[in-house]
Amino acid sequence: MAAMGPRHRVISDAIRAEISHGDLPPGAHLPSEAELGERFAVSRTTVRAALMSLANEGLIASESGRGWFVRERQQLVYRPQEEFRPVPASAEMDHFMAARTAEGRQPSQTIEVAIVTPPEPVARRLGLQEGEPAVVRRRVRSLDGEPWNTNDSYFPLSLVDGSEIMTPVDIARGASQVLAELGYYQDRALDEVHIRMPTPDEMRRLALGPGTPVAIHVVTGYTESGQPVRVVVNVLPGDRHVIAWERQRPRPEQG
Amino acid sequence: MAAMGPRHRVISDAIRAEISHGDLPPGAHLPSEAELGERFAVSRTTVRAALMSLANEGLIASESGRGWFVRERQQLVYRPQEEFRPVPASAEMDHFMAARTAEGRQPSQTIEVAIVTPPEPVARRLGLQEGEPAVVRRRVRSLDGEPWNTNDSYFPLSLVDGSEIMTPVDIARGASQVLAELGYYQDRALDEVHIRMPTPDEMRRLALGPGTPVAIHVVTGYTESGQPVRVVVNVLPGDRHVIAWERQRPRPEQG
DNA sequence: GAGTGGTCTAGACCACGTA
DNA sequence: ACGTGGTCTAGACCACTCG
Repeated sequence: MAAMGPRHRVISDAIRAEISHGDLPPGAHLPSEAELGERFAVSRTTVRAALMSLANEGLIASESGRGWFVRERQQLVYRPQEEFRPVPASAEMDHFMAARTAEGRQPSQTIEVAIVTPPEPVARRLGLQEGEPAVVRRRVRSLDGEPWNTNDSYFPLSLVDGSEIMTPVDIARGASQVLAELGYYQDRALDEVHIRMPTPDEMRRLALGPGTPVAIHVVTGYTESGQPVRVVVNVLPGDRHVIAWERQRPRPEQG
Repeated sequence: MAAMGPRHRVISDAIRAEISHGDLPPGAHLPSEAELGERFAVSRTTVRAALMSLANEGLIASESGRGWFVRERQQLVYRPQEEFRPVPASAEMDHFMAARTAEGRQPSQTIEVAIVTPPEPVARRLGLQEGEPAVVRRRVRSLDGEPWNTNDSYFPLSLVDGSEIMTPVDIARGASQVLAELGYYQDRALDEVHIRMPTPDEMRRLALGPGTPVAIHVVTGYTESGQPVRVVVNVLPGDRHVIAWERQRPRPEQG
């Protein structure tokens, strides 16, 4: 016999096993809390502790009045390098939009422009003084009407004031191109990916269920002289994205 | 007045605000559940619902018999490209170990070699037949005695049988070098990063608290002819890693 | 209206850490 | 011994969904 531990643990282990063995496939309706209480001879509170635990692992989710369901995850490939190209693939859409359309999905986005005091991590990356303003272009990208990820681009206000970047519409030739025309060509970039649970704000904005972590992909763009000119913050729900890239022929003499 | 919602929500919002404002700094001891129950005039069950919610966001953690504490997160930079270099930085340590030592930390690792039927995603990437065996070199890397991440390298048994790869000790010149000597030079690689909550197994192996998501960094190495020769699965706890890389001078004429 | 999950209570017993 | 969190119970009322 294996060590049993607390009863809610026994229950969640049993259900998790049913899920991973495929007895409860994605989308399946779980037995009701009352029924599970009878099956395992425990109170409803204990059943709920087990279900909550599985929900926080991202395996199941509840719909009020309907029951508990095994989650289905549908992941799209996210290619970091596509998020930083000087020229977008088409005049009307950026790479995200173009790539998703090619996959037969119906992409859409909302764009919102604001002048803000950026959050501290962004201000630090942009080299802004305390309280110095920045322009943020906030986008929520959706697929078939469901929010998919967010993309917030920050620019120092002093660099882009009055330019096309401050208009809340899609910039056909790309924000990088506008920056270049203003004399700030992005020569290199630093990419960072942070992994954490979403804030309540992010959960609302992206309609995330419990147990859904996010990747925060932060790109800081610099000119050749080393001046930071742009910070892009992408929030990628883990159940909807796989980050992927390719590497060629590593050369031993390097590094 | 803002909409209040359920009481456990009000409590978790209040504590979350105290944490983000710095009134409860990292490491701080929260009031006891009983005390919070008095302060908010609710039962202990409701207090616990609020605390559990914060724990699942990764903000706080409990220590049995001691209380609840605000989590401290210490992140190290993880550079994906370092995980796939033909020659390690030194004879005794791989890149992870060398980089961490340079930072003044005390790295250590356990190595375990086994012949297994790999999990389906690994078998698929290696192009193995159903049930075909592979060699796995399992490593747990620790820093100052705490488990930090895991690194499991899978090789088709048919390629590496009898070679140095099957010895459970550090390979001074690197597994890539051994593969090359066997006639399988890794010419290119596909990198993937998946974001999800850890399995119970991973939680044990890495001593993870609740609300700690992981990044799964999977590297599939190919020879010039396109034959997959290695799959590396890195499990990176989100509270301990930032994935970072740099990009140079994107060229418009490309792709 | 019947069934589902969402919230909340009051109380109990246990295991653990600290003094 | 005492205070802490961990587990569990039995029961209640509510909001939501569906037939």
